[in-house]
Amino acid sequence: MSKKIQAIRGMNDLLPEQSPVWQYVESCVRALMETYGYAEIRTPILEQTALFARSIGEVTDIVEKEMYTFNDRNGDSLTLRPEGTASCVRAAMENGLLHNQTQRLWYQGPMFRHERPQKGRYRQFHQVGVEAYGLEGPDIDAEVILLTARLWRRLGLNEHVTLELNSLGSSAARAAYRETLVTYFEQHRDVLDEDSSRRLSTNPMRILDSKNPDMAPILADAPRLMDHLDDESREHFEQLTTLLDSVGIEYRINPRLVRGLDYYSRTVFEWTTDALGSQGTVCAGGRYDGLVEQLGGKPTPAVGFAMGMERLILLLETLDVIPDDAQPGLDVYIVGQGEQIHGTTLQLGETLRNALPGIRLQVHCGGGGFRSQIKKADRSGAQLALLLGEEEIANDMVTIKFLRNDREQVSLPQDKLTEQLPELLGRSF
RNA sequence: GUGGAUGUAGCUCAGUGGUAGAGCCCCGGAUUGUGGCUCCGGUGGUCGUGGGUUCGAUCCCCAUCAUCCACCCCA
Repeated sequence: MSKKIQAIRGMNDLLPEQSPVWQYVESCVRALMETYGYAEIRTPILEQTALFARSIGEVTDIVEKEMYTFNDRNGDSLTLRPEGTASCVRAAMENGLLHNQTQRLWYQGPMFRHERPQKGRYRQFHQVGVEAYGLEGPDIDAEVILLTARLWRRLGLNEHVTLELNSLGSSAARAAYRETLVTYFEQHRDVLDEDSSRRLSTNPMRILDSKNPDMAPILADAPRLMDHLDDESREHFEQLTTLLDSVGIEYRINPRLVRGLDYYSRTVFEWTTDALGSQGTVCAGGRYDGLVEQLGGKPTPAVGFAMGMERLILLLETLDVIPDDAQPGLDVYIVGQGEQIHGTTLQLGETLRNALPGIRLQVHCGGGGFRSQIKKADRSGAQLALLLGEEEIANDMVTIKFLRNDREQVSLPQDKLTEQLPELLGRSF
């Protein structure tokens, strides 16, 4: 048994090498949300356990065996959020955001599920989500789908993800269909595999999702959800597909698409890819018109989605579509050596940052010879090295060495530096 | 929770029943003030952990932990 202290299983450190990619995606997301006028909401990572039990569903895997739940010091049962929607609804209700008004919100942050880690699935993972409240028409469904589609375009993923669409109907229609389905499968109990038999009592609609080829014949003849929709849901769905057609969004209607969380109703959708192995769902969402009421609020229509950051970034890396400028890099690296150097390099660094606030500059620390300092300047990725040695200091000069081309190094007076640097670097500050 | 694979240097990996090696990285030197290319040298390992077999285990056996992949489930 190892005594080494290490990270919790399935909870990863995000290392310096990785953070630029995350920041790139995060900034794309933020800009996108602003484009559509969605406002960010931030909620606590911990909630009362009952919030998730009531919203996600008591008998779902998430609630039954995947939540990080523990007792607070006063005995309250608390849970690390396994998803964002429940917290969002709670916060919106609690702060009066749903009182007689509509809301378009987004959130971003870590979620926690105690699952076995694998590719694209971790115990602490990060989601970006959108929630729109108070709008019942299919136009808002179309809008959130358009929003995701625009993100794929901006990230360069649009050729690599496909939209799957379905409707679960109203909760009443869904419940009725569920009964029909259970009856059907009970008549064929002998051909159900182990997983499906278990689902019959937990989540019968999931049986339709079975990957077991032996199940294909019985699934093909199963009653179809689409044939059991209530009229309103059918109309809603037809309008949605018409809207998507009119704005040029391609989709595939997948009658077997079922969402895992109990609160979904009517529209459900998923963006999937085949480039990520078995965890191919990058983004998923739909309507949950009954959720607000279920959590004690007034009946409020709602639609939203969540996407997995790890999966998104994995996909970007797999497809090699991360732009080079996602890496920040350095403009200038200041090197200094000699008896008289003292604080000169640090001073010069501050002077330049004062004059050129956007400059990306690092001052060499830790001493060493010119040779090793310049080697570090090179490896820092900086465009220029500024050299301050005894000669330069004696004459108030500085030597500029070009690290990325063969241009001859030049020396100039230190007080000319701030006016020369923008030109030498080919950018303004 | 179930199944399979894998744990040797910071990283990628060789290797053998007689207590370990390469490449990359890092540091120093060739160049006492000049990076990239080259050459030379150096730092760095409880061979995941614990137990068993053995004269002797990094290697064989068992357990355990971790990682990866798949199932389940989900973003």
